[in-house]
Order: sequence, then C-alpha cells, then structure tokens
Amino acid sequence: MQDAKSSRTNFIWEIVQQDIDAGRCERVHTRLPPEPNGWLHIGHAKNIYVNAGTALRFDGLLNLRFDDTNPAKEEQEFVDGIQNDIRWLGYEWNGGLFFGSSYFGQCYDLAEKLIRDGKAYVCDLSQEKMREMRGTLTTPGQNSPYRDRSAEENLDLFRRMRAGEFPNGTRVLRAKIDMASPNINMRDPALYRILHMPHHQTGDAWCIYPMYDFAHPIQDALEGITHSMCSLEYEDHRPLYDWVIEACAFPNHPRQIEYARLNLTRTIMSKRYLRKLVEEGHVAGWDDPRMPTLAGMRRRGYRADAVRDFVERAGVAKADSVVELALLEHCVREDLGDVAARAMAVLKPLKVVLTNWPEGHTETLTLENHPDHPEMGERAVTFGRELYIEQDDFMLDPPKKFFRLFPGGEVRLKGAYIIRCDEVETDADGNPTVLKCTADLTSKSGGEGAARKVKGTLHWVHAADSVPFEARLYEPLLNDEDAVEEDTEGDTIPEKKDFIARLNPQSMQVVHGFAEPALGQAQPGDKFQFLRVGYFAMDPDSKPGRPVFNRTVSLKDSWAKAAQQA
RNA sequence: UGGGGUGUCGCCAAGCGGUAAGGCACGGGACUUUGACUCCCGCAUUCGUAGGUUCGAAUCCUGCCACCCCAGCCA
Repeated sequence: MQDAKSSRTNFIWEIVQQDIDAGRCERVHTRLPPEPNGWLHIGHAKNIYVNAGTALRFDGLLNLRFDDTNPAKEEQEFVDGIQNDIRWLGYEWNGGLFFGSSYFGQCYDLAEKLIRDGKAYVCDLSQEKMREMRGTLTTPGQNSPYRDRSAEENLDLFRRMRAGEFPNGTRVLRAKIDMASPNINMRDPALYRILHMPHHQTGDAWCIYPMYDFAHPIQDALEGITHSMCSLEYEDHRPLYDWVIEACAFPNHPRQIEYARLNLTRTIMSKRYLRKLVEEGHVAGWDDPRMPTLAGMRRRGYRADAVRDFVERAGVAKADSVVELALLEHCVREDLGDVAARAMAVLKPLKVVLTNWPEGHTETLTLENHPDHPEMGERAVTFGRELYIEQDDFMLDPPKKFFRLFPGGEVRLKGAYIIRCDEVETDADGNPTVLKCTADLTSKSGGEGAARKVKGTLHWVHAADSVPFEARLYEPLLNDEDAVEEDTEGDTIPEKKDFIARLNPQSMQVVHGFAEPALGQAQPGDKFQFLRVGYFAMDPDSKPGRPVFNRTVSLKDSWAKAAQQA
C-alpha cells in the first residue's frame, strides 16, 4: 500500500481537509462504484487512486460498491474480475463490499416517500413524447399532463408498476422539480423505469429499477459516504444529487466532487471501443497484452507499483487532458529497472565462430543478476567457440558512430571477451550468415587484460547451451496522431470515430531467438531486462522448454534515434 | 443563442495579491563491460486574450476568445 505517505496533494484532498478542519466530517469515507459491465482499464486505475487514495490519505474507509442498477448491461462475471484487479493494484475495500442492488428495497421505500410528499409522480408519456416535452438546451420544457396526479393515484400506479402490471416503457416515475430549469437534468428526471428482466443479483424480485441519479445519492447516504468522487460529466448532475439527498431527508449529506478522467495518447480508453476491438478480433481478448486493461498490462508484465506511480504522477485536476504514453513507459522502466533481473537473449540470431577458440572447449562465466543489487545473486553462462549475437549488432558497412561490430572492428561480449571480426560469410543476397572472429584471450572479463576499452558491448548467447524461445514485441495499439488521415474538408478525423483506421498493424511482432539457460527456468510473471533489447516478462501462456516472453517496454535507444535522424 | 466546466512550457501539473514548483519529453555534457541506468547543465521576463484595480496580479474585477460536458426510461 502506498500513497498515504506521499506529500503530494491535489484539489480534492484540499477540499476534504477543509471539511475535516471545519468539522463537517469526522471520518472520511469514500466509495468505489464500478459498473460490472466490463474490465477495468488504466482509466479506472485513476478512479481507484482517487477514491481509495483519499481514504488512505485520511485514515478513512473505502467501500467497494458495484453499481448494478441496470440489469440490461451488467454481468456477474465482471464482479469477480474487478475485485481481482483492484486487489492486484494494491488496494483493499476496508469499508466493505456492497451492491447497489441490495438497496433496491430502500430506494423503493424512498420513492414512495417522495410520492407521498408530492415530489415524484408517475408519468405515462412515451419516451418520444417525453423527449419532445423536455424542451431543448435553449428552450424550456413543458409540464407533463400527468404531473399533477394525486399522491394516492401515484402511489397506486407506482405499486402496480412494481407488481408488474405494465409492460416496459409504458410508465416511469419522475421527480417533480422544474421543467423550465436551465439545467436539463433538473427537468423532471426519471427516477424509476420498468424493466422486465432478471438481475444478476436480485433475480426476478424486481421489474422496476432505479436510475443512477436516484440510486447513487441514496447509496452514498445510506453507507455514510462523506466524499463521493466522480468524473466531470456528472457536474451537471450534482444539483440533482443534492436534491435527492434533501428530498429523502437524509441526516448526512455526502459531498460529490468531480475531476477529469484519464486519457492516454495512442490508447483507446472507452469501454465501448475496447469491446469492439475484442469482438472484431483485433486483439485476442480483454487481457491481450496490448489492451489498456489492468489485466492486459498485468499480462504484459507491468507491475502494479508502476501503474500506481503513473496515475499519481499524471495528477488529479479538472482540466481535460491527455497524458503522453511516454510517462507511463517511463514509470514502467523505472520500476522494472530496479527489480528486473538482467539476462541475455538474442532475438534475431547471427552466428559467430571464434576461430582461435578450441573446438569442443567451453568456459563457464559468472554474471551478476543485477548491477545494483548483489543480493539478487549471480548466474552461470556458458561461453564457447560458436555463439549468437543480434543481427542488428553487426553491419557490413557501418556508418560513423556505430559502436557495434563490423568487419575489422572490435567489441566486448558482455561478461566475456573482446572479439574482432575477421571474415564474413554471406548468403546469395549478400546478407551475413556467419562471422568469423578471433577472441582476445587476455581480455576476459574480470581478468588482467579486462581493462582494455572498446567502444561497444554486445549481448550474446552460446549456440549449443541456450534455449529457443519466442518473444512478442508490442507497440502501441494506435498509430501516432500524425498518422491521422484527413477527410475531404481537411479536418482531421476524430480519433474515436475512426480509431480502427488508426490501428497499428505492427502492434505485435513475434520473433524466435535464443536465450541463456536461466531463462528456460523462469516462472510466469518473472521480469527480465534483456541487455539493450528491453524489459521482458515471462508470459503466463509460456510452455516449459520453449518459454514465451512479452516485451513490456523497450529500452531507450539513442543509437536508433541518431540513425533515424541521419 | 441556455446551463455547467476548463484554459500556466511539446504533455501533465503546482501556484490561492508579493514578483512562475516539480515530473515526463527534449537538447548538451560526464560516466559506462547494457549507446540502458546514474549524474550534472539547459529548457515559460511569462500564465487564452483585451482592459481595469493595486506600490505590486497567473492570482481580484470587467469584456472577449477557445475547448469540453448536458436534451438516455445508460452510468
């Protein structure tokens, strides 16, 4: 658990602090209200950070409450997955686990109270008619002809609604507020609708279900929530939230605070579109490592610490914003750099033969698992006459500032010897197939001649004593903003509408290489930094003998950048 | 044209009348048996804009501009 100790603050915490200082609340109590209709993504991580973090910060309580007031959209399977993801992120609902649906009884009773108080009425208008009479943004609405029914008639009708006498859509319970309000949410909003449909929690106990605007404030008040954080689009609903609290005459009045939701460049963040990616088969599933879901990131090898750090660094404020993916990747690199074991693996192998090394002779070298953490131990690696290096680490005709291997050039093999390339065998197309090299036998790492400097150091693997493996290299799902096409009017196509056109065809690349034996024994989830290649995590799908690694994020590569600019 | 919000460095984001924090990105240098990491150094005379108040404003006032949200019996 973290955050509580952080000195960082935000506008929400200042409001909460003021409430405490003013004696408006004794014990901070927040709630996390996910709707169980999908998987949690990085955007939810911010909701969790805000709500759980606030409770932590003020030694308060956090309730986890599934906001399941609409049986048409919600499913039981998500309830478990969401809890799992929250725990993975490192948070616990110390205030308890709740379901919005368990308040259906209380919501119903309060609805009857509102009816008796003349604050709610049953309206027979069709959805279309109601829309017409609601008015527009600039013109006031008109009162429903059913607005002035007596409390008795309303009560009777409402009870019959509950009894199942009316089909879907025929009637609705409305709050009697003000059809001329400049805030459309206050123009007699619907409180209850008829929905003959079983609910994943309550079965067919109900055929009428409360709307979010009615249920949410009631749930908050009933649970003793002091601060109810939600996203900006609910600002217009706050007057209604407050109205419900007042109309129901709750003694406590939770305070709703709105903040901007998280957006990430090159990342799709709406549940609807994520669903489309899955359904149309653009990705393998909700937990595909390319998905911005917590499950996807977890599978990709991101640690919860990195995700939490990212959300905290991105900040909490009210301005609409889009955080650069680079910040997330920085957080992941920083986190993994400290905990990932160093290891060598060659993604695209190029054979090296040391002509001055005796055939059949091998040496066992010892390499540290982490340069800064000796407690992480060492490992043995075999060195011999035939090795593999990375194809990208050799160039027949190198440009200036190329620190790697080329004909006549020298490099150090990490933890081993300095070698010089004498001869290059090529295939019919002129591509190098084998490099004949000589090793400087006096240059062994740790030995007397080891001090000699060469410009480059390469990772390598012993040809015989290595394990074949598969690596999946991931790139962002969406192309750069620059790649957005223009329509005939010259306007850029909105990301949301045509994100399919922006999908990056290179978002996953599979390569087959060779890894040092230690990686063959890795356990699913183990994190490694492959020298100069990136941070990898053992994929859960991995099979013994032929491990599969996901590249979580690549290392910064100033050479690639320089080469690109040249 | 109604209502609710927001506009501070490429991207986030502090700032709450006393003379622009920090992070990411970027540029330069040192170090380096990972061109990584680390380490220095640089990076807004200016806070959407135009006025006003003040000894003094990003912070107060007024006008204007831009962007986001709202007309579900979704949440």
